[in-house]
Amino acid sequence: MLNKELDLSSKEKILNAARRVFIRNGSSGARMQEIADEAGINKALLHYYFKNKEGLFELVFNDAFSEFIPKIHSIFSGDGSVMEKIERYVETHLELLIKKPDLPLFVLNEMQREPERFFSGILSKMPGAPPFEFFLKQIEEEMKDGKIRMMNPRDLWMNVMSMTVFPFIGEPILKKFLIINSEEYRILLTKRKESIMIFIKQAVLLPTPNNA
Amino acid sequence: MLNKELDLSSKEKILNAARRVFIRNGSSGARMQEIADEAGINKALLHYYFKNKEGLFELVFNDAFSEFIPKIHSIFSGDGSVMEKIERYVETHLELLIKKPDLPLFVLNEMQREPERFFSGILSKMPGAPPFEFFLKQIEEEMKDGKIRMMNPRDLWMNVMSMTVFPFIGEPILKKFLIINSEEYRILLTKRKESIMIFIKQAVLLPTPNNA
DNA sequence: AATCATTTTAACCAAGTGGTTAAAATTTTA
DNA sequence: TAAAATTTTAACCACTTGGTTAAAATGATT
Repeated sequence: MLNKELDLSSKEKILNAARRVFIRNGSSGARMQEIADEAGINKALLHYYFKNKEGLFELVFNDAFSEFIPKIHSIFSGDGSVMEKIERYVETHLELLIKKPDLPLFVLNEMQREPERFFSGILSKMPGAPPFEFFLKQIEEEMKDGKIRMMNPRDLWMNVMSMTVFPFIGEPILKKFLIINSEEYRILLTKRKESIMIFIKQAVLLPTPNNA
Repeated sequence: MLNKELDLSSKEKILNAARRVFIRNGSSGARMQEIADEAGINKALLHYYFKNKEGLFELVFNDAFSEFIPKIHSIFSGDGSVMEKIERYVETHLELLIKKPDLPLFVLNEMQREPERFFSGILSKMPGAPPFEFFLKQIEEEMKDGKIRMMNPRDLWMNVMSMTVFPFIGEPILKKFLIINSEEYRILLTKRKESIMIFIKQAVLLPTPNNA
């Protein structure tokens, strides 16, 4: 248990501990005893509040999206140009990832292990129809209008999401390749938004024609 | 056991089965019985050839790099411009990933879980000193020479690796976002090399000054 | 036919797993 | 202080885990 959690309710302490242990060891590797230890309580109390490991996992897993999904939805169904939406996405996701850097590996793991569970959970949290189709069409239109370079819109999104998320998954190998320590890596991540946006704009933005 | 493995030796059948099961379930989730079943043999024979789960895992894990590491090393320590090296890296890595799409999630998982094991294994396979420092300096020089745009060389590499690897890790979420099925996703991946290279060149390549 | 390596069968073990329970102890609330 | 909610202790269970073993069966080599 972390010091700052001393005054939390046992329920919250358990949930926080469970998240850490699940992320650290995966769903199979996580031990109920370890969660109890990490929460600073005992195994009996664990079952006093939560019925079993599966249920606990479900809560932790869905909680990972409770903050993220609504924000994403509002960004892509709202107003704004393609580049503005991309910028707001990169900013929003990076902010979350810097706070919880262990999340994506954990999520992508369980997502690949049991995709159906994920999508039944994630879709129920969506306030309406997914706004991705609308966004893909918006990209195509801006291409026709000559605002951004012609390319497969799906490749564009792949690149955006890859550059945003991967640094939080591949930290060990990237640190090795870039020959930097954890502190330097952290600094790199804080400057990541600007770096990504410049890269993307350079790659896809066309100069606005001068109609003056 | 897969049909085409019928005539392999038991040792090989076990190793192949172990790789699949380890990738599917993670190191904790993998069961010796499941490996035996998948290999089409029994648990006793498993211990006849391999001493324990840990040893089996070590073999499978290190095997994942035996093909990759030497190629990477030769690319980045060899001749060629920055862009040529990037192109050869993207090509090489994509080729491997398309053959073994489950590998990166598995590897990055265990890498984050036990980084020291990974690097003690990976470094021993390196034919010499890692060529990454040389490559980073080469990037800086080409920037000074005005061949490629000024930016943090580490951000450049982060972007290259992210765009190459992430699509194989985030397939479930990307398929959802891009509103395509597995078949369409596979096709997207086969065209990925060109897409990535155009994107990168557009982002960082400066026009060669005409000295004629 | 005899020898050797390979493979199977079918047990077994100690240790750990998730899960449960009853009772007592403690803290909070009324 | 009495009642209620929370937490601990300590035991227990059925089941699965990785790992081992002895014996028989099978196959290949000579």
